[in-house]
Amino acid sequence: MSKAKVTSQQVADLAGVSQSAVSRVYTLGASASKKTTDKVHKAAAELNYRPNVLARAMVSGKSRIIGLVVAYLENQFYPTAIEKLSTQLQEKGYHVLIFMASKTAGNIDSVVEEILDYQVDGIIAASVALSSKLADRCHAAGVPVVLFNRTQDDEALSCVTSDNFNGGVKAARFLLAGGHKKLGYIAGWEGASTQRNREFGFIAALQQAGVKLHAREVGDFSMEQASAATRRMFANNPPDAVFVANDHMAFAVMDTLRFELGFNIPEDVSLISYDDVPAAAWPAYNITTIRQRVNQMVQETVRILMEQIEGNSSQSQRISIDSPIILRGSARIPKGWQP
Amino acid sequence: MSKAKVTSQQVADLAGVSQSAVSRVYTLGASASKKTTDKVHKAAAELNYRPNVLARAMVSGKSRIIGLVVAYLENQFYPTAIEKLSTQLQEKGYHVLIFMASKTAGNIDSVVEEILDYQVDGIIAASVALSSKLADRCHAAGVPVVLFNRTQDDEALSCVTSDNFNGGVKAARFLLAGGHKKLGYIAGWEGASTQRNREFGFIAALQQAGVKLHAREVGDFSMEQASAATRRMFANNPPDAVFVANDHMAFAVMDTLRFELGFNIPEDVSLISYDDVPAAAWPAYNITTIRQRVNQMVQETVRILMEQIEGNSSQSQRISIDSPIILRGSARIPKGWQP
DNA sequence: ATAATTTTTGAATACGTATGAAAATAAGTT
DNA sequence: AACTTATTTTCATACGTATTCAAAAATTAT
Repeated sequence: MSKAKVTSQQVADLAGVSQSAVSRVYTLGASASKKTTDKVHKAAAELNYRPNVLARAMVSGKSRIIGLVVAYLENQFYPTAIEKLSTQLQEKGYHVLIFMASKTAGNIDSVVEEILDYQVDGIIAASVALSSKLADRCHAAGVPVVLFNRTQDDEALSCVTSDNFNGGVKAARFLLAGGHKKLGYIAGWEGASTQRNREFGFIAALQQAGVKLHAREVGDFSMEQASAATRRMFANNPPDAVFVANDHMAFAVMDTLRFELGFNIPEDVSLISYDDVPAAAWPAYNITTIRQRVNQMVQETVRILMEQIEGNSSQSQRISIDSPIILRGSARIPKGWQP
Repeated sequence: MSKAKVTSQQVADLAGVSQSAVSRVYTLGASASKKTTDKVHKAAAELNYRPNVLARAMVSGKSRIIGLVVAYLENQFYPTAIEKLSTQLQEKGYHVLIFMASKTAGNIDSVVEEILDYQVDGIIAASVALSSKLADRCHAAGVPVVLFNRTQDDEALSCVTSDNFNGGVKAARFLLAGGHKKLGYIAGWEGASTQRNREFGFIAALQQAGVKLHAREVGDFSMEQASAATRRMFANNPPDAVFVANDHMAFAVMDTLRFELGFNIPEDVSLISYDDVPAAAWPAYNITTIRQRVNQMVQETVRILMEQIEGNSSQSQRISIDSPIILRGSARIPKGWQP
């Protein structure tokens, strides 16, 4: 176990220059003559030198690390988002330090404290809420926070979501246009803003049409709970259409309807959900769903972070991205449907 | 943007002790009297002090960061593994810095260089191979590397995999016992050791039974390619059973067989695959598959890393974990089947 | 050729913590 | 009380880099 750490000093010695010269060569926007730059590069290559990011972070105060808190990795939406987030941040010279948070709100605080210990330049909280105490703490430390796929009242926090309310509206209008009369809703975890806004939009559109919700059950964003919710909802007087708060639960709902309760989709019951994760398009499910534009969400998240980190703008932003409906086979398509 | 960094010196001043006293209070196994410990804790609480992990890393040489390289996040196997890896490492006071590698081997080297820049204490390479040059570099830097779900000849690298060869053997025996005569194989990316070993095992068991492979196509671990492979394989003289190198491709194979080519599973063709990701158990697929014991794989990976980091044992290890067959509905079950 | 200006360089210092050596205090022995 | 031993505390330094300031070198202007 040879710990052969090569330092800028060693490179400097070999190149016959000072340590600061070496540092300058590796610091963007610092002046160094072509001659010394060459000498340094040559010596560095010979010794396999690479700057120590941690030491650099100490003096510059910038770690180029972004902390990412995440909870629901079984839901395909998040791996997809993480991949894109990580890739885009990598391109900008940042890297992602992952922190798993159990769904229980309690320990999220301690997780965020740990993140701060690493002197991260920013935090992305995906699908989790921050206590206002911790939000203050981040603010005090000058660490920008972006909520990904969640909103929160705290004005100091930026957030990036779909336009979940209008997504809910679209789902309702689509099902109503399809001639459905008895509409059911399977809710996600009720603490989640995404869940609430999708439901609000759905209900608002129903009300506007003079229809009231036929049935409602809670699936908590879990497949098991969604299955149980489905059984309860379809035991008596089943709906002829159901809106499920996300795709992840919709897989369980469809499976339960088809293989356990013997319903045909979309003949007996139409199903529509939210997210458009890759598996929603797989022929076995082929779900009509409201798409979250992950690419745009990621892009906005990265943009906000970069602005706050590099531009020192501490102005928080609240981004809401349009969510189009993706027509597939799980819900009857209204005749002559125009979005 | 107030950058209120609280340092150990400030805590020391408030508590009326020296900076080193504060440091000792937060350093496991350092001596400090109860009196000063109390004073320091009180002052620290008042100022919201938490030790700076980066500064600590500088002097101790231990960053408590583990670099994780990963490529295939669409395949549910990896998010599952990442979640467990991250959680277990968190419990031990380590955290995971994520690096996305495109599948192309070329840039993996540069990714690993970036990882080393962060002075990580260890590296987990999930589903990617390291060039021997880079492996040497890690070794020289004293950074232990564990390959997760891949093997490589390099003796200096530890690796944790399933017993893929025997998994392949089990798949073959099971299909043969089911009375299948024409066996097909849909391969993953041929550069992957897991792919190769699964195939070797499968073929070896066939040979032992005096049967030769009826058809073979390459799916490259991608759903699109797997669909294409399926079309080619079933165009003429289709097999009556097919072994797919992983679940992720198997979803596409099943969908193509059922919805595009009109085959019934398992009546017309039996299908078996590898991994047992959560979706393999979903009723719409209900795939008979060889399970990778993710929990054990993760546990071994973490154990090896900890031994090498904390025990300073530079002894590399090669772990191969038994892979049981999970019976479901996608393949005919032989009468009176005993594993 | 000399002065004025710009560019490049090196010495010194700071970032926040851990730690070995030395000094100070406490505890135990005779 | 005097001395030995054990414990705790402080001092000083190191980790590897970026950066300020002043000095030196190179360039341009006169």
